[in-house]
Amino acid sequence: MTVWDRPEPSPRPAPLDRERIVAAAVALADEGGLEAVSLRKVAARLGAGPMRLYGYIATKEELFDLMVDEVYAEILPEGRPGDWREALRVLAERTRLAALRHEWLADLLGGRPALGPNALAVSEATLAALDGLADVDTAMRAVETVGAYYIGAIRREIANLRAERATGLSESDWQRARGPHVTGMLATGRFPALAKFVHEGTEVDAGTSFATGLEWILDAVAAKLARPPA
Amino acid sequence: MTVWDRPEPSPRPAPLDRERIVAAAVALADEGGLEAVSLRKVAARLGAGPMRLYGYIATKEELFDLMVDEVYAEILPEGRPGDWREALRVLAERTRLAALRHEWLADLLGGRPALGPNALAVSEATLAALDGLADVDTAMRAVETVGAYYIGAIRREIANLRAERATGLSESDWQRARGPHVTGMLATGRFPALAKFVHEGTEVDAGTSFATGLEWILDAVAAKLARPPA
DNA sequence: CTCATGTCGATACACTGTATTTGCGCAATA
DNA sequence: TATTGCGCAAATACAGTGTATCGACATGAG
Repeated sequence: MTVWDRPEPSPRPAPLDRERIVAAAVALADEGGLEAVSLRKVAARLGAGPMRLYGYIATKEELFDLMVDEVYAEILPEGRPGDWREALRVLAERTRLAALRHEWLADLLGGRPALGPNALAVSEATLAALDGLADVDTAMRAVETVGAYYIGAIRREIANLRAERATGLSESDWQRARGPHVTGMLATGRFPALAKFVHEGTEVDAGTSFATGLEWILDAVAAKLARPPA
Repeated sequence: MTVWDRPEPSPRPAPLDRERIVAAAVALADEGGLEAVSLRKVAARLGAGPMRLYGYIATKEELFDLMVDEVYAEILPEGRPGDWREALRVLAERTRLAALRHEWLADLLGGRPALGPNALAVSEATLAALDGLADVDTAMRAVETVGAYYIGAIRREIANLRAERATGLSESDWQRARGPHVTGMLATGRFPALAKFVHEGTEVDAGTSFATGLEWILDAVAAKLARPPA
């Protein structure tokens, strides 16, 4: 070996901290989904060996937790909300938009308790908007109910989106989007009610359907907040 | 080799069909969670080589879909429901109970469209209970809203359950269950509203909290069904 | 009896998360 | 200055994964 083909004077191990690791993992997941995130690839993107990461994270699960909390930073609203209803609505909508930017979030949402600093900040802001409006238990139930709704709704929306993408970008028409298998099932006549809904139902875009269900639930919450439980 | 140490006269490859494969996979998942399901282990439990499975399923994802549909068979209610409200409530509760029996279901619920025969039968039964009560779009929104709720709620319940199990079976008290990390965060005073809710909130068991939120949502649905949209 | 066929099992490959061992540069000491 | 120890980065190792490919064998047809 001569001086010419000698490797770079020194790979000079880049400093590397949790933030950079998480950022690399998020980038990888944004590009190729959660399954594209491997410790080797994350490390490679930072010019390091895989084992290097274990100085900053204990396990891959922990990395996922950190990724989720990173996104919670995007979810946290910047200004004070007008009232509790707007606070809950904005929380739901911002979470949805974050999931559309980072589809892998749908795979993780609700999968384990979100206890990172940003997630806690989001909880804090949300609960603050409900403070004093009702007893704590009712308020807690309100937050949890709305949260359950938008997590489920977001998961389904992303799942449908992927399914449509997989079955050749066909329009959101159920029948041909879901492939001939379901069409055949419906044609058997064993699912008359389902068939009726599929045929007579109007196509609505995911965003308004999300918002509509959300308003229903906010109405329900409003009713309970107005009239505290016995 | 003599006649003595010859292997069993013939391993006689067991017939093997989708049902047996799915049953083995479900058993494995019930025992050790989804991550304990590997094609090798499923095949081993059936006395076959891993590659044998590919004659019946195309991919591991498909096996997961079949597992989910298998559980939908348990979810399908046996009798006709009294009314739409009972139908939706029973659907939600039965799904929850199924997830408590098969915790791995929480990891899969909402992750991809459920289109197996049993899932379709459940949809059929549910939609049939709503038939004629409102225009199809409102009814569809009702089913989807309730579905989003219970999927999200079930996911969170199972996630909390696992977290409690992991942090040494401590009681459901937030503070010590969540470990000292969160306790420390709350002590910083940066999350006053959150701290207040944690301290003043009453402990309610998961089942009633699920049911309460569900009733709220059913109330909301009732209001919309009574008064079809403009 | 020979040959074709189709199915089952073994092998192979690329990859995963993580434990363990190795090597090297720097700091402090003699 | 020479040496020793130490801490950290890297390499290697391991047990496992999903799945493609290939080889053998058993069975049915001519």
